Amino acid sequence: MARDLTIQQVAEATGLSVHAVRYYEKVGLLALIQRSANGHRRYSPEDVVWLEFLMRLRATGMSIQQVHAFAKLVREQPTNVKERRLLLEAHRDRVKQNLEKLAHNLQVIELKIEHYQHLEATGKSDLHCIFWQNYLEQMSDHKLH
Amino acid sequence: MARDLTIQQVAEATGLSVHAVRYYEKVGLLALIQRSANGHRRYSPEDVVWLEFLMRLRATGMSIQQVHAFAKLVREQPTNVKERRLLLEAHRDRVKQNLEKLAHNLQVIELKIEHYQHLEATGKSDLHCIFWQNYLEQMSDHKLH
DNA sequence: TATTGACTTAGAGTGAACTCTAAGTTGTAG
DNA sequence: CTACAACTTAGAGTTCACTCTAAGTCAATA
Repeated sequence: MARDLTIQQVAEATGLSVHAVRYYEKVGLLALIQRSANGHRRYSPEDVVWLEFLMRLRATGMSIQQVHAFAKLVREQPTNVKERRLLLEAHRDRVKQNLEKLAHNLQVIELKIEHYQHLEATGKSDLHCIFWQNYLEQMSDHKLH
Repeated sequence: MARDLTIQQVAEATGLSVHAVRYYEKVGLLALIQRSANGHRRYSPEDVVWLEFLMRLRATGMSIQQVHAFAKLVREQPTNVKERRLLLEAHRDRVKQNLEKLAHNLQVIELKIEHYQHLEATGKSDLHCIFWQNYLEQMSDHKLH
Protein backbone atom coordinates (compact mmCIF):
# COMPACT_ATOMS: atom_id res chain seq x y z
CA MET A 1 0.00 0.00 0.00
CA ALA A 2 2.21 2.81 1.29
CA ARG A 3 0.27 5.19 -0.92
CA ASP A 4 -0.74 7.19 2.11
CA LEU A 5 1.45 10.14 2.91
CA THR A 6 2.79 11.58 6.14
CA ILE A 7 2.14 15.21 6.90
CA GLN A 8 5.65 16.04 5.86
CA GLN A 9 5.23 14.40 2.49
CA VAL A 10 1.99 16.28 1.99
CA ALA A 11 3.76 19.51 2.85
CA GLU A 12 6.45 18.75 0.30
CA ALA A 13 3.92 17.75 -2.33
CA THR A 14 1.82 20.88 -1.92
CA GLY A 15 4.38 23.48 -0.94
CA LEU A 16 2.52 24.23 2.27
CA SER A 17 4.25 24.09 5.63
CA VAL A 18 3.51 21.19 7.94
CA HIS A 19 2.04 23.77 10.32
CA ALA A 20 -0.27 25.12 7.64
CA VAL A 21 -1.56 21.65 6.77
CA ARG A 22 -2.49 21.04 10.42
CA TYR A 23 -3.93 24.53 10.62
CA TYR A 24 -6.17 23.87 7.62
CA GLU A 25 -7.48 20.80 9.35
CA LYS A 26 -8.03 22.64 12.61
CA VAL A 27 -10.11 25.36 10.97
CA GLY A 28 -12.20 22.81 9.13
CA LEU A 29 -10.91 22.83 5.58
CA LEU A 30 -9.90 19.19 5.87
CA ALA A 31 -11.73 16.59 7.84
CA LEU A 32 -11.34 13.06 9.09
CA ILE A 33 -7.71 12.54 8.21
CA GLN A 34 -6.91 8.91 8.97
CA ARG A 35 -4.44 8.07 11.70
CA SER A 36 -1.81 5.38 11.80
CA ALA A 37 -1.47 3.12 14.86
CA ASN A 38 0.66 5.67 16.70
CA GLY A 39 -1.76 8.53 16.06
CA HIS A 40 0.12 10.12 13.17
CA ARG A 41 -1.90 11.54 10.29
CA ARG A 42 -1.96 9.54 7.04
CA TYR A 43 -3.14 11.40 3.97
CA SER A 44 -4.83 9.52 1.14
CA PRO A 45 -4.31 10.63 -2.46
CA GLU A 46 -7.88 11.97 -2.33
CA ASP A 47 -6.96 14.12 0.64
CA VAL A 48 -4.09 15.57 -1.34
CA VAL A 49 -6.27 16.23 -4.41
CA TRP A 50 -8.77 17.97 -2.18
CA LEU A 51 -6.06 20.01 -0.51
CA GLU A 52 -4.69 21.05 -3.86
CA PHE A 53 -8.10 22.23 -4.94
CA LEU A 54 -8.48 24.24 -1.74
CA MET A 55 -5.13 25.81 -2.50
CA ARG A 56 -6.43 26.94 -5.86
CA LEU A 57 -9.38 28.56 -4.15
CA ARG A 58 -6.99 30.29 -1.75
CA ALA A 59 -4.65 31.31 -4.56
CA THR A 60 -7.55 32.94 -6.38
CA GLY A 61 -8.39 35.03 -3.35
CA MET A 62 -10.99 33.02 -1.49
CA SER A 63 -10.72 33.58 2.25
CA ILE A 64 -10.23 30.73 4.70
CA GLN A 65 -13.77 31.39 5.91
CA GLN A 66 -15.26 30.99 2.47
CA VAL A 67 -13.19 27.92 1.74
CA HIS A 68 -14.48 26.57 5.02
CA ALA A 69 -18.05 27.20 3.94
CA PHE A 70 -17.37 25.27 0.74
CA ALA A 71 -15.65 22.43 2.56
CA LYS A 72 -18.59 22.23 4.94
CA LEU A 73 -21.03 21.94 2.04
CA VAL A 74 -18.99 19.15 0.52
CA ARG A 75 -18.85 17.27 3.82
CA GLU A 76 -22.34 17.85 5.13
CA GLN A 77 -24.46 18.03 2.01
CA PRO A 78 -23.18 15.29 -0.26
CA THR A 79 -26.44 15.34 -2.20
CA ASN A 80 -26.63 19.10 -2.54
CA VAL A 81 -24.42 19.71 -5.53
CA LYS A 82 -26.25 22.84 -6.60
CA GLU A 83 -25.20 24.95 -3.63
CA ARG A 84 -21.59 24.02 -4.14
CA ARG A 85 -21.84 24.91 -7.80
CA LEU A 86 -23.41 28.29 -6.98
CA LEU A 87 -20.68 29.02 -4.48
CA LEU A 88 -17.98 28.20 -6.99
CA GLU A 89 -19.71 30.13 -9.74
CA ALA A 90 -19.86 33.21 -7.54
CA HIS A 91 -16.19 32.80 -6.82
CA ARG A 92 -15.36 32.28 -10.49
CA ASP A 93 -17.09 35.55 -11.33
CA ARG A 94 -15.07 37.41 -8.72
CA VAL A 95 -11.87 35.86 -10.01
CA LYS A 96 -12.69 36.88 -13.58
CA GLN A 97 -13.33 40.44 -12.51
CA ASN A 98 -10.13 40.46 -10.57
CA LEU A 99 -8.22 39.14 -13.57
CA GLU A 100 -9.52 42.01 -15.67
CA LYS A 101 -8.51 44.57 -13.09
CA LEU A 102 -5.09 43.00 -12.80
CA ALA A 103 -4.64 42.99 -16.56
CA HIS A 104 -5.53 46.65 -16.66
CA ASN A 105 -3.21 47.56 -13.83
CA LEU A 106 -0.48 45.65 -15.60
CA GLN A 107 -1.08 47.75 -18.70
CA VAL A 108 -0.64 50.96 -16.74
CA ILE A 109 2.54 49.64 -15.15
CA GLU A 110 3.88 48.78 -18.58
CA LEU A 111 3.04 52.28 -19.71
CA LYS A 112 5.06 53.66 -16.83
CA ILE A 113 7.96 51.44 -17.83
CA GLU A 114 7.71 52.79 -21.38
CA HIS A 115 7.71 56.27 -19.94
CA TYR A 116 10.94 55.52 -18.11
CA GLN A 117 12.44 54.06 -21.27
CA HIS A 118 11.49 57.24 -23.06
CA LEU A 119 13.17 59.33 -20.36
CA GLU A 120 16.29 57.20 -20.55
CA ALA A 121 16.38 57.42 -24.34
CA THR A 122 16.04 61.19 -24.39
CA GLY A 123 18.38 61.62 -21.46
CA LYS A 124 15.90 63.61 -19.46
CA SER A 125 15.67 62.98 -15.73
CA ASP A 126 11.96 63.55 -15.27
CA LEU A 127 9.42 65.82 -16.89
CA HIS A 128 7.29 65.57 -13.83
CA CYS A 129 4.72 63.54 -15.55
CA ILE A 130 3.87 65.50 -18.68
CA PHE A 131 4.62 62.61 -21.00
CA TRP A 132 3.19 60.24 -18.45
CA GLN A 133 0.02 62.23 -18.01
CA ASN A 134 -0.53 62.27 -21.74
CA TYR A 135 -0.17 58.54 -21.72
CA LEU A 136 -2.63 58.25 -18.88
CA GLU A 137 -5.14 60.39 -20.71
CA GLN A 138 -4.81 58.20 -23.78
CA MET A 139 -5.41 55.22 -21.52
CA SER A 140 -8.51 56.54 -19.89
CA ASP A 141 -9.82 57.88 -23.16
CA HIS A 142 -9.90 54.81 -25.30
CA LYS A 143 -8.22 51.82 -23.81
CA LEU A 144 -10.42 51.64 -20.72
CA HIS A 145 -14.16 51.53 -20.71
CA MET B 1 -7.65 77.76 -7.42
CA ALA B 2 -9.52 75.23 -5.28
CA ARG B 3 -7.91 72.42 -7.31
CA ASP B 4 -6.26 71.10 -4.20
CA LEU B 5 -8.17 68.45 -2.33
CA THR B 6 -8.76 67.76 1.33
CA ILE B 7 -7.90 64.36 2.68
CA GLN B 8 -11.55 63.44 2.63
CA GLN B 9 -11.89 64.32 -1.02
CA VAL B 10 -8.82 62.28 -1.81
CA ALA B 11 -10.31 59.36 0.08
CA GLU B 12 -13.49 59.65 -1.94
CA ALA B 13 -11.60 59.99 -5.19
CA THR B 14 -9.42 56.96 -4.59
CA GLY B 15 -11.66 54.71 -2.56
CA LEU B 16 -9.14 54.57 0.26
CA SER B 17 -10.11 55.49 3.80
CA VAL B 18 -8.92 58.79 5.24
CA HIS B 19 -6.94 56.70 7.73
CA ALA B 20 -5.24 54.77 4.96
CA VAL B 21 -4.23 57.92 3.12
CA ARG B 22 -2.55 59.25 6.27
CA TYR B 23 -1.03 55.84 6.89
CA TYR B 24 0.51 55.79 3.41
CA GLU B 25 2.12 59.12 4.12
CA LYS B 26 3.36 57.97 7.51
CA VAL B 27 5.09 54.91 6.08
CA GLY B 28 6.70 56.95 3.35
CA LEU B 29 4.67 56.22 0.23
CA LEU B 30 3.69 59.87 -0.04
CA ALA B 31 5.86 62.77 0.92
CA LEU B 32 5.70 66.49 1.42
CA ILE B 33 1.97 66.94 1.24
CA GLN B 34 1.28 70.67 1.38
CA ARG B 35 -0.54 72.12 4.33
CA SER B 36 -3.12 74.88 4.44
CA ALA B 37 -2.82 77.73 6.96
CA ASN B 38 -4.45 75.70 9.71
CA GLY B 39 -2.21 72.69 9.17
CA HIS B 40 -4.65 70.59 7.16
CA ARG B 41 -3.28 68.54 4.27
CA ARG B 42 -3.95 69.80 0.74
CA TYR B 43 -3.44 67.30 -2.06
CA SER B 44 -2.45 68.47 -5.51
CA PRO B 45 -3.70 66.64 -8.61
CA GLU B 46 -0.16 65.27 -8.97
CA ASP B 47 -0.38 63.82 -5.47
CA VAL B 48 -3.59 62.07 -6.45
CA VAL B 49 -2.13 60.70 -9.69
CA TRP B 50 0.83 59.40 -7.73
CA LEU B 51 -1.43 57.84 -5.12
CA GLU B 52 -3.47 56.15 -7.81
CA PHE B 53 -0.36 54.66 -9.30
CA LEU B 54 0.72 53.36 -5.91
CA MET B 55 -2.68 51.77 -5.59
CA ARG B 56 -2.11 49.92 -8.83
CA LEU B 57 1.17 48.61 -7.49
CA ARG B 58 -0.64 47.50 -4.32
CA ALA B 59 -3.50 45.97 -6.29
CA THR B 60 -1.02 43.91 -8.29
CA GLY B 61 0.46 42.47 -5.13
CA MET B 62 3.37 44.75 -4.35
CA SER B 63 3.92 45.00 -0.59
CA ILE B 64 3.92 48.32 1.24
CA GLN B 65 7.64 47.82 1.78
CA GLN B 66 8.35 47.43 -1.91
CA VAL B 67 6.13 50.36 -2.82
CA HIS B 68 8.08 52.32 -0.25
CA ALA B 69 11.35 51.38 -1.91
CA PHE B 70 9.97 52.59 -5.22
CA ALA B 71 8.63 55.82 -3.71
CA LYS B 72 12.01 56.42 -2.13
CA LEU B 73 13.77 56.03 -5.46
CA VAL B 74 11.41 58.51 -7.07
CA ARG B 75 11.95 61.02 -4.28
CA GLU B 76 15.64 60.61 -3.65
CA GLN B 77 17.07 59.72 -7.04
CA PRO B 78 15.27 61.99 -9.50
CA THR B 79 18.03 61.44 -12.03
CA ASN B 80 18.22 57.69 -11.63
CA VAL B 81 15.41 56.54 -13.87
CA LYS B 82 17.01 53.19 -14.62
CA GLU B 83 16.67 51.79 -11.12
CA ARG B 84 13.02 52.69 -11.03
CA ARG B 85 12.49 51.05 -14.38
CA LEU B 86 14.27 47.89 -13.24
CA LEU B 87 12.15 47.77 -10.11
CA LEU B 88 8.95 48.12 -12.11
CA GLU B 89 10.10 45.58 -14.69
CA ALA B 90 10.77 43.05 -11.97
CA HIS B 91 7.34 43.71 -10.57
CA ARG B 92 5.73 43.48 -14.01
CA ASP B 93 7.30 40.06 -14.49
CA ARG B 94 5.92 38.83 -11.18
CA VAL B 95 2.49 40.18 -12.05
CA LYS B 96 2.56 38.41 -15.41
CA GLN B 97 3.50 35.13 -13.77
CA ASN B 98 0.77 35.59 -11.23
CA LEU B 99 -1.75 36.31 -13.97
CA GLU B 100 -0.87 33.05 -15.65
CA LYS B 101 -1.23 31.11 -12.43
CA LEU B 102 -4.55 32.79 -11.76
CA ALA B 103 -5.79 32.00 -15.24
CA HIS B 104 -4.84 28.38 -14.76
CA ASN B 105 -6.49 28.15 -11.36
CA LEU B 106 -9.58 29.71 -12.87
CA GLN B 107 -9.58 26.98 -15.52
CA VAL B 108 -9.52 24.27 -12.87
CA ILE B 109 -12.32 25.95 -10.94
CA GLU B 110 -14.38 26.10 -14.11
CA LEU B 111 -13.71 22.42 -14.64
CA LYS B 112 -15.02 21.71 -11.17
CA ILE B 113 -18.14 23.72 -11.96
CA GLU B 114 -18.61 21.67 -15.13
CA HIS B 115 -18.21 18.57 -13.02
CA TYR B 116 -20.99 19.73 -10.74
CA GLN B 117 -23.17 20.54 -13.73
CA HIS B 118 -22.56 17.02 -14.98
CA LEU B 119 -23.55 15.57 -11.61
CA GLU B 120 -26.69 17.67 -11.55
CA ALA B 121 -27.62 16.67 -15.11
CA THR B 122 -27.20 12.95 -14.46
CA GLY B 123 -28.84 13.19 -11.05
CA LYS B 124 -25.91 11.63 -9.28
CA SER B 125 -24.89 13.01 -5.91
CA ASP B 126 -21.18 12.46 -6.15
CA LEU B 127 -18.99 9.83 -7.76
CA HIS B 128 -16.26 10.69 -5.39
CA CYS B 129 -14.20 12.30 -8.00
CA ILE B 130 -13.96 9.72 -10.76
CA PHE B 131 -15.27 12.06 -13.39
CA TRP B 132 -13.41 14.88 -11.72
CA GLN B 133 -10.17 12.98 -11.60
CA ASN B 134 -10.44 12.17 -15.29
CA TYR B 135 -10.87 15.84 -15.93
CA LEU B 136 -7.88 16.67 -13.80
CA GLU B 137 -5.77 14.16 -15.67
CA GLN B 138 -6.81 15.67 -18.96
CA MET B 139 -5.84 19.03 -17.55
CA SER B 140 -2.44 18.03 -16.40
CA ASP B 141 -1.83 16.05 -19.57
CA HIS B 142 -2.32 18.63 -22.23
CA LYS B 143 -3.73 21.87 -20.98
CA LEU B 144 -0.94 22.59 -18.56
CA HIS B 145 2.70 22.60 -19.37
C1' DT C 1 -21.45 81.71 23.08
C1' DA C 2 -22.01 76.94 22.17
C1' DT C 3 -22.03 73.32 19.21
C1' DT C 4 -20.86 70.92 15.13
C1' DG C 5 -17.80 68.95 11.91
C1' DA C 6 -13.45 68.40 9.65
C1' DC C 7 -9.22 68.15 10.54
C1' DT C 8 -4.62 67.10 13.51
C1' DT C 9 -1.41 63.74 16.30
C1' DA C 10 0.47 59.54 18.59
C1' DG C 11 -0.33 55.35 19.41
C1' DA C 12 -3.37 51.31 20.45
C1' DG C 13 -6.29 47.70 18.43
C1' DT C 14 -7.88 44.42 14.79
C1' DG C 15 -8.41 40.43 11.61
C1' DA C 16 -6.42 37.29 8.56
C1' DA C 17 -3.46 33.65 7.94
C1' DC C 18 -0.30 31.57 9.28
C1' DT C 19 4.05 30.33 12.21
C1' DC C 20 6.21 28.90 16.01
C1' DT C 21 6.97 27.00 20.80
C1' DA C 22 6.83 23.80 24.52
C1' DA C 23 6.09 19.60 26.23
C1' DG C 24 5.27 15.01 25.28
C1' DT C 25 5.09 10.34 22.55
C1' DT C 26 6.81 6.86 19.37
C1' DG C 27 9.86 4.21 16.41
C1' DT C 28 14.13 3.28 14.56
C1' DA C 29 19.46 3.35 14.23
C1' DG C 30 23.88 2.97 16.57
C1' DC D 1 20.12 1.74 26.20
C1' DT D 2 20.24 5.97 24.27
C1' DA D 3 19.93 9.34 20.99
C1' DC D 4 17.49 11.21 17.29
C1' DA D 5 13.91 12.32 14.08
C1' DA D 6 9.20 12.65 13.19
C1' DC D 7 5.21 13.12 14.90
C1' DT D 8 1.39 14.85 18.50
C1' DT D 9 -1.24 18.78 21.17
C1' DA D 10 -2.72 23.40 22.88
C1' DG D 11 -1.91 27.67 22.62
C1' DA D 12 1.14 31.77 22.11
C1' DG D 13 3.43 34.87 18.82
C1' DT D 14 4.17 37.19 14.31
C1' DT D 15 3.42 39.92 10.18
C1' DC D 16 0.82 42.69 7.30
C1' DA D 17 -2.01 46.37 6.33
C1' DC D 18 -4.70 48.79 7.87
C1' DT D 19 -8.36 50.77 11.33
C1' DC D 20 -9.67 53.01 15.13
C1' DT D 21 -9.39 55.90 19.48
C1' DA D 22 -8.41 59.77 22.33
C1' DA D 23 -7.41 64.20 22.92
C1' DG D 24 -6.91 68.39 20.83
C1' DT D 25 -7.29 72.54 17.23
C1' DC D 26 -9.88 75.42 14.32
C1' DA D 27 -13.70 77.58 11.41
C1' DA D 28 -18.32 78.15 10.53
C1' DT D 29 -23.01 78.10 11.93
C1' DA D 30 -27.39 78.44 15.39
